[in-house]
Amino acid sequence: MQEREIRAFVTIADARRMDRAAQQLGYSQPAISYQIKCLEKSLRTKLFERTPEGVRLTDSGRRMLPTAREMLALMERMKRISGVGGNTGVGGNTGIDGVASELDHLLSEGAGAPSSTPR
Amino acid sequence: MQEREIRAFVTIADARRMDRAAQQLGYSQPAISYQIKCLEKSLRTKLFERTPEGVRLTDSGRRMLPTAREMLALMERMKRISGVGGNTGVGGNTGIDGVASELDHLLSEGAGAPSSTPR
DNA sequence: AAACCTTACGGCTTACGTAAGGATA
DNA sequence: TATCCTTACGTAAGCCGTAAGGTTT
Repeated sequence: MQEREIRAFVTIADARRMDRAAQQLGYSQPAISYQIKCLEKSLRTKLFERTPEGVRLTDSGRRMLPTAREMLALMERMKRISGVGGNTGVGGNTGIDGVASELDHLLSEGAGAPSSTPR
Repeated sequence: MQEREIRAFVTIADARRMDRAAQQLGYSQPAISYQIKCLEKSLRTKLFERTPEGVRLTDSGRRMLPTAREMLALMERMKRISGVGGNTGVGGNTGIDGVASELDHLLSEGAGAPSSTPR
């Protein structure tokens, strides 16, 4: 279970289309398909039903979505605590700092998107 | 950020030794060292201080540990909902409730630990 | 044909185990 | 020397983009 898979899951669920989610995340569409396939394999459950208009959550997928969202929030919190969220951090990071902001699920970026962000 | 890295983090923190944690998780000891190194890199923070007797949590590591435990709990819940985590959960186990840390590094199997399956 | 997902394939990257190295006591 | 972590290195597996294939409308 990996961060990018969870993020793909939630993004697809919101967009109801893989190609759009792929675009949002900066991946090719087959890459997103692959990520979901991996997640479905590791959970041994089908998360989406594929339709010609996009995808639709299965019953299992619908049950897991809230947990997936919580997971994303926790990961963001962890990054925020560590100081990763939003700071480029050129060098000399001692790791001892007083980061204690308590924002919530803003700012998904940081180390997420891989490359080629056409905007 | 990957499941195995979080699991390694928590297990090491509990064992206070990498070699023991590696044993518990079914990895070689360098593999665990590598996993933590990856997590530290992705968080841009040192999580442990290495000592000849084992390891000791840094300040950052100590701050992140509770969140890491919650993350593990969420992953276990997700597996449980999907039917991977030992419980088949046919009935109405919807699992929609607040975050609750439960047990941590019990039951790594299912799709997690490589066990004694080298390449 | 258009829209959207999946499969196939080649290539770069990651992850692991074994072996060797380094540091502390 | 004993203990425990890290580095080096070779190999297997993973991940992604491009290209080609399905399926429904």
